[in-house]
Amino acid sequence: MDIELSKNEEDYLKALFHITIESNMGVAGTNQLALNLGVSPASVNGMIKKLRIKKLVKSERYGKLEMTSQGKKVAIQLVRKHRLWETFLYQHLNFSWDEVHEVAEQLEHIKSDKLIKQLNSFLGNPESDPHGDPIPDETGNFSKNSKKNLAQIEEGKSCTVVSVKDASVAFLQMVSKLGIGLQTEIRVKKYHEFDASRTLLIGEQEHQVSLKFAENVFVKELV
Amino acid sequence: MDIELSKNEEDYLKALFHITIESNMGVAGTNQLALNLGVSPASVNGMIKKLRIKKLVKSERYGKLEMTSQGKKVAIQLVRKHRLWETFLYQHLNFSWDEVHEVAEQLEHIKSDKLIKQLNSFLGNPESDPHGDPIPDETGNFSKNSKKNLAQIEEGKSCTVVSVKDASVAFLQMVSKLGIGLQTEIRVKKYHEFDASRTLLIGEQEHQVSLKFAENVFVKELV
DNA sequence: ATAATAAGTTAGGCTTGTCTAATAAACATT
DNA sequence: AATGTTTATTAGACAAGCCTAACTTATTAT
Repeated sequence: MDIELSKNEEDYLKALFHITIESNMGVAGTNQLALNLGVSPASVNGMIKKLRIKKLVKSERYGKLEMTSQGKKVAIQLVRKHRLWETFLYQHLNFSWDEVHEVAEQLEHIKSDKLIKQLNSFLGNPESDPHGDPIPDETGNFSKNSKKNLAQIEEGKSCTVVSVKDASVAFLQMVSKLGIGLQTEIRVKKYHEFDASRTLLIGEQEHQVSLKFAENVFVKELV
Repeated sequence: MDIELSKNEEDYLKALFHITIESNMGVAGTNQLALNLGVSPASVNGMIKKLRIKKLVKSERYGKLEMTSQGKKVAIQLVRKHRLWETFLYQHLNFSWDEVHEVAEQLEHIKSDKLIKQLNSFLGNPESDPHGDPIPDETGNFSKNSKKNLAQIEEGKSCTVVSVKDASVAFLQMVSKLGIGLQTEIRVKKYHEFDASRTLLIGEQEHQVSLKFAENVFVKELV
């Protein structure tokens, strides 16, 4: 069942997964993948050839890149490992939000089924990672995404900031002016029906922000 | 300060350290190292050349292999990482005594100072790993080895089995006949001065064993 | 329909780490 | 000291991944 894959083969599969499935449209080309991996198109080409032979990618010559279900399975397990490790680093080893990724990038390539199984139990079967992204279960099922934008948080509830939308300078300036950073805790104090704006409690300060602003801030709800 | 080392370079350094410092005599040759790593002498030669240039090995052509203090430092940090991970797997992820090594062998190559620092704190600054081998501290100091043989355990004290000496069939048969396995808990019930034999409590059973037998069973004392 | 551009592929090299086979130095033994 | 054996080194190949440069196929625009 388990195929022996090199770290690089795994990285290619994961990147392909992120481009095709997770992100936007269901297809990707040699160049996008190359760009994504910081590698030349020629290198991608060679690797795709290998992955095709291993039945993990099913595209044809000159066609768009597509993964087989086997390939997707492998990629999803990598995502699972990555996010479980991020959760561990964040919850138990005092890593901050933005430090977890780099180390998880290494840890996800450790090969041991038992390790992941036990890590998962140890963490109490978490459904999402510190960024609010969902952690697929052993069988590869993703639960509903718990990553929300600030506009989706109900009046009275609290949340922490996990990311902001790819943003204009103006937006980022506004963000920092309000004292919002990663992991900042925000309480939605009041929702104003009139213009869909919200009054937020950030630290000790209250600020009123527009719907548009709220939609560009991603948060993880606090339970 | 930190030099970029490949997984292989690290493996060579670690093996060299184990042969020269940890095990027996302070020197090793190309062949021993090759044997130890399951690799040809020619390969060792090439790698030693690289490590010499990086100032991690200081042997000269046709001389015995010797590490620089830098090299030792790197190797000791690898040992530290390995043993911390083993401890983690054993204590928190329900790995058994004999399963930890293989996975730790992978985990020790993860590059992150913070990870190790935090892992160490998380584990409560352990002094020895599940095999009873000492864990060097950040500065590379080994505390006294807590790995003892059964003959060194005082009357009345308890311990768990962590390994047995490279052994004859006769000895191993005796071991298993007494119901001794890895992690078996043993209580030294009585020491008999007359012939230096001991009465052990193994599970519910009492057994009397010779000094020679006791010296061949390695244990970790229970505190 | 044809020319221009974009995207994908191939060819040929470089690096790291491996191997086997051949050679050179060091050590042992007489 | 001469010889033989063991140990270390070199030379030449191979595989995995990477690169650049050149080429082919597909797409788009006139």
